[in-house]
Amino acid sequence: MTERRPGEDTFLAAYDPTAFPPFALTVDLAIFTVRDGLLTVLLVERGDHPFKGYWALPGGHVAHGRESAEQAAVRELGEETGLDWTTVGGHLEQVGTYTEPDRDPRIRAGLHVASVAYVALAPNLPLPTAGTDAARARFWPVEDLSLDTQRAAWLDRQPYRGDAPVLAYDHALILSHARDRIRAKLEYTTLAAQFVTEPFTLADLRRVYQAVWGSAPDLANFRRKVLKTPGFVVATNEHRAVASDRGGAPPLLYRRGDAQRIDPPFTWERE
Amino acid sequence: MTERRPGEDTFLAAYDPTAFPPFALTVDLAIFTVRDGLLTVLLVERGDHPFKGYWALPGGHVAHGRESAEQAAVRELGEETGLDWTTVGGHLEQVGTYTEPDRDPRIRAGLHVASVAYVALAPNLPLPTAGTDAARARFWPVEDLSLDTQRAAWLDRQPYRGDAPVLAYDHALILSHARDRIRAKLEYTTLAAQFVTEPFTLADLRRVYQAVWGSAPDLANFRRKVLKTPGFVVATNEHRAVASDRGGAPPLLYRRGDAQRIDPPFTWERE
DNA sequence: CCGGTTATGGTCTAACTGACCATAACCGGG
DNA sequence: CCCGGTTATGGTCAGTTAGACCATAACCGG
Repeated sequence: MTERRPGEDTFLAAYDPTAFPPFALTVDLAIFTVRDGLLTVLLVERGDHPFKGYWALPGGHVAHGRESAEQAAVRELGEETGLDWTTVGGHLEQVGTYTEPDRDPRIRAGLHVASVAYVALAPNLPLPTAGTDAARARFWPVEDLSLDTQRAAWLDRQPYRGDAPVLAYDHALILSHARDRIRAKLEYTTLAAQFVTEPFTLADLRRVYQAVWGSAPDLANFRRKVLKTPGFVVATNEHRAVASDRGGAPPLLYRRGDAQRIDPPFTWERE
Repeated sequence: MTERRPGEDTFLAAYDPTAFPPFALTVDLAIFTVRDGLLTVLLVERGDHPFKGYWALPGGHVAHGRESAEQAAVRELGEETGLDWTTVGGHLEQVGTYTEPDRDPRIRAGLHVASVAYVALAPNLPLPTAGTDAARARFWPVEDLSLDTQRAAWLDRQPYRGDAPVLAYDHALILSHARDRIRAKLEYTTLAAQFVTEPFTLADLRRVYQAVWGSAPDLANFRRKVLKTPGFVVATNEHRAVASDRGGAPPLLYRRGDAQRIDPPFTWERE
């Protein structure tokens, strides 16, 4: 998109880029992974103002004129997880953009901060080493954050409510949107396979639904649906050795297929 | 979100808002309506650089510190259509944010422009009077814009290809995403009812699917599904008078129900 | 009254879901 | 080496739904 249009060069030569008050553009990341059967999200503890001492979604500023928000998200993803996201091949998707003037207190210093939120997910991410600009980082089970009541907790002006963190900025809202997006997409896409390491069993895959939704379809019916959806999973010819304390028949192992959508979508009874 | 956090006041007093290079934040609107059985979108012809003489999605700058992108979208919607959107009650939804540095040529003058795209839809919008900052405005059938090949047309540096406009900026991309969003939502939400004026017939409602998708379910099966989805439509006890040149039985009239989702979703054969 | 047109309800079959069962395969322990 | 516990896997069966299609009713203008 770098081609000139007739008359644009003279226009640009006289253009004053300070004619509009400046915005700051940041990205925020909701990085999900499943650990011990629970949906967890990476949070970092802020070392600086604003919201010093609060936990927040990782993120940072978009480099002006040099990258898009998505490129910034990939860059931050690498900095926060220590992984090259392009080689990890995990899922990355824009959730939405948050622009309320008072969502960042720096509006009182004249800075209007807009943030583009992304959701990323990958299997078995390593425990993060402290990020470049974050004091601490860890994965929190999403259900422990009680996102629905964070607004009330916010008003207490305390960074914790009991053991659970009160998220900085509007990150509780962003995170609830990100989780809702993931939930919805499990129903009609093959996204669940992005949460498990290859090779995986169908029970592993079903546990993703259990973690994200709190319930999952009947195992036998789940298998039937997954196996008859072309390209959802591809069978290997190997079985996983069964752990000595588990018992049971050794399950067949699968890999991710190339299908993107489940049509018709998954439906099952949620309690 | 205006409460102070401990220590923030001293931080803000010393904060330099010019520490980061400035972005501009705009909104772009894809305003859809169905006219004569075709999905159409409102475009405006730009009167100024950049892209003077090109057709573009309506939009404008977010007022710094005084409004959110969504509020700016509602404001622009009023300016472009002459309607108070809060009273119209039409659907408005964020599609995504576009931040490629070179999506706006003003990057060459040092201005990085990020744009939040929204999709709006309403029935039977009046033909627009010329907007405040647009030379001309009209609804274009989306299929005439051949969005898939706009990229090639873009390189010709001409504002038209045949009779069809070549859209400014990355608006062809935005528009294709907006259309895809609408298409997808027709399947699992009751959004189609937002496209018809009340009261409407089930054939009217089916014509929305025909316009947006190019095909629609069998009429009898369509009726069965709509009527057994609780809250999709509510029947009145009146029938529409049949036009003198049409013939046929007078159809029963319906109004929008309060249901939001169609579960399980609509599916039908597309050619 | 008639042919054309639309609305509306119905039938029939194939496919799918949810619930559930049976068996096989593997474990460690008696 | 059999046994109960556990998991994997394939199957059954009834109820529901979608797709294709038909029949009839209701209205038009001629």
